[in-house]
Amino acid sequence: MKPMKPARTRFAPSPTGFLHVGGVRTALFAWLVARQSGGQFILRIEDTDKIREVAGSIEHIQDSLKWVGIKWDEGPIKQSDRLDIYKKWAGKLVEQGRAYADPYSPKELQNFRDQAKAAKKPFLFRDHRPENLLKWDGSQPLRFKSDPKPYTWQDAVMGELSTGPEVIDDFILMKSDGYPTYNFAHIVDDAEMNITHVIRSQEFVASVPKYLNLYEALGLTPPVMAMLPYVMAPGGNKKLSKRDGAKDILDYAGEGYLPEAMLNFLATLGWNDDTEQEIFTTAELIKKFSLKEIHKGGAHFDERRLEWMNGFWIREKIEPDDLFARSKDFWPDEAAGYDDEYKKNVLAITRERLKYFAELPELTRFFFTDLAINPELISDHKQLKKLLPTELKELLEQAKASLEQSDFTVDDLTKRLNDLLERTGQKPAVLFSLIRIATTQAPASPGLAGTLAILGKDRSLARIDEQLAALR
RNA sequence: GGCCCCAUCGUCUAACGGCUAGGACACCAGGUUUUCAUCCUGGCAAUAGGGGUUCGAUUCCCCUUGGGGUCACCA
Repeated sequence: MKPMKPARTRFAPSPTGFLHVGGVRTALFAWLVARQSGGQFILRIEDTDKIREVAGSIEHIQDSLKWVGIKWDEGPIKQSDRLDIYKKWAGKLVEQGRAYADPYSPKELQNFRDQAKAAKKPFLFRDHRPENLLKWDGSQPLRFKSDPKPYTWQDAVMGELSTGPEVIDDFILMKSDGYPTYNFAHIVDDAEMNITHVIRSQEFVASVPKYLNLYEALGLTPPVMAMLPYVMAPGGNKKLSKRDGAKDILDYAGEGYLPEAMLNFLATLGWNDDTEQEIFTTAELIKKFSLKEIHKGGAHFDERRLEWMNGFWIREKIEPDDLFARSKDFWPDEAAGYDDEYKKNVLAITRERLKYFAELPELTRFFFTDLAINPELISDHKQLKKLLPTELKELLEQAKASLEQSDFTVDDLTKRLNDLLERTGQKPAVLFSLIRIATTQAPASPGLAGTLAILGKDRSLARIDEQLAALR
C-alpha cells in the first residue's frame, strides 16, 4: 500500500431539492478519498442563491447521506453564514486592483449576450478600459479583473487538460444582493477549509481556467482537481437530471433498497479497479477506490442492474438476523400479529426471490391472512385444467389424508409429498401445483414443503378443506 | 458558432501493443420433483469510420463522424 496523505474533501450541494443517484455518487467518491487517506469529509451547503433555495432541502440532503452511510466530519457549513468572509476576500481583490464594480446594467449585458449569440461567438466580458474599472461600493456586482492566459493543468480523473487565454473573462465575484457567486465562494471556502481535493461533476471543466486565474490573483495554490463524468439518464445521452424523472435517493430507501448495495452500484458506475470484480463491500471500496481509475466518459444509470445487485446483496451478503431487522417496516399489515420467529422463517424462505423489501407484501401475504378461494388458479393452470373436479378432489383428499399424519417438519413433509407422488402416479406439476394452490391461493410461492412447514398443520389442512369445498 | 472533453455488446465494464475481444446486467433456450425465484448450462450481442506507426493495433498518432459540456448577478 502506498502511503497517503490525509485528504480533506467536501461535498457541496446547493439546497435546491433532493439528491439523486448522480449527486450521491459525487458525494461517495469524495467521501471515499477522505476515508481511505484517513482525512476528513466536509459537508458544505452552497446556499448563495436565495431564489432557488427550497425549504427543507438541507435536512433532506443530510438524511440522504445518512441513509447511504456517508458520514461527514465537519458541517453542514452554510455559505450564507459566511458572508463577511467573502466580503473580506473581495475587499482584498479590490485593494489590489483585481476587482471592480460592473459598469453595465443587466439590460446592457443581455444585449451584449444577444449580440454574441447572433454573431455565433462566445460571450466574453473583459473590457479593461479605465472608464470601465469602477469603484465598488458593495451595492453593485463585483467583477474579477482577469489576466487572460493559456493554462495546462492536471486533472486527477481527466488527465492533462489545456486551454487558450480566450476562455477567461471577468466573471462576477459578488452579486448585487451581497451574496458571492459560486465561482468566488467555493474558491474562498476551499482555501479556508484547507480542501485538498475538489471532486465535482464534469460540467465545471470549462470554468477551471477562470478558477486558476483567480487562484493566482489570490496567491493560492489550487487543490487537486477531479472532474467526474456524468451519470447519464437511461435511454439517452443526457446527464441524469430531476427533470428527466431522476428519483430522490430516499425513494430507494422507501422501496427497501440496501444502502450497501446502493453504494456498491454507484461506485461501479464509472469506476472499477481494473479487475472483473463487481461486488464490493463499503470497506473494500474505501480500500480499493482510486480517482485515477474513474472513466472519462459518462455511464448510464440502469435501474435493472441496481435491482439485480440489491437482490444479490439480500440473498448473499447480509446475515439473516440483520436482514430481518432491516425488513421491519415492509411487512404486510396482516403480519402485525405474528411474532418475529414466524416472520424470520417467512423471510428466510422468501429472500431468494426478493429484490427489494417493498416486494415483501405481495410475496408473503398468504403466510399471514385468511384466503379467498381463487378458482382461476386452477381453471387457468396448464395441467390442472385438464382434470375433472372429481379427479382434483380425489387427489386433494389423498394429500389431506397423508398430511394429517405428518408432524409438519420439512423432512417429513418432503418424504410424504414424494410418497404421494408415487402412490398417485401423478406428475409433480399436477399434484404439487394442486396442493400449492390450495394452501396459498397465490400464483407463485416458495417451495411446497417449506411453505407448508411455516404455515403449520392446522392452517394447511384448513385451507385444503376450503379448497375441497370449493371444488364441488 | 468558439473553446474543451468523450467513444468496447442494448447497459455496466475487462483486455503490459500479442490467444477465437473476457465478465456482469438484461434478453432467449434448456436443466434442477410444481409455480415464481434461486442455481447450473448454452445462446444472442461490441472495438463508430478512414488513414497512418508497427511483424502485430481495442490499445499509440492524425482526420472524419457521432455524442456531451460550457459560453448567467445558477450552482
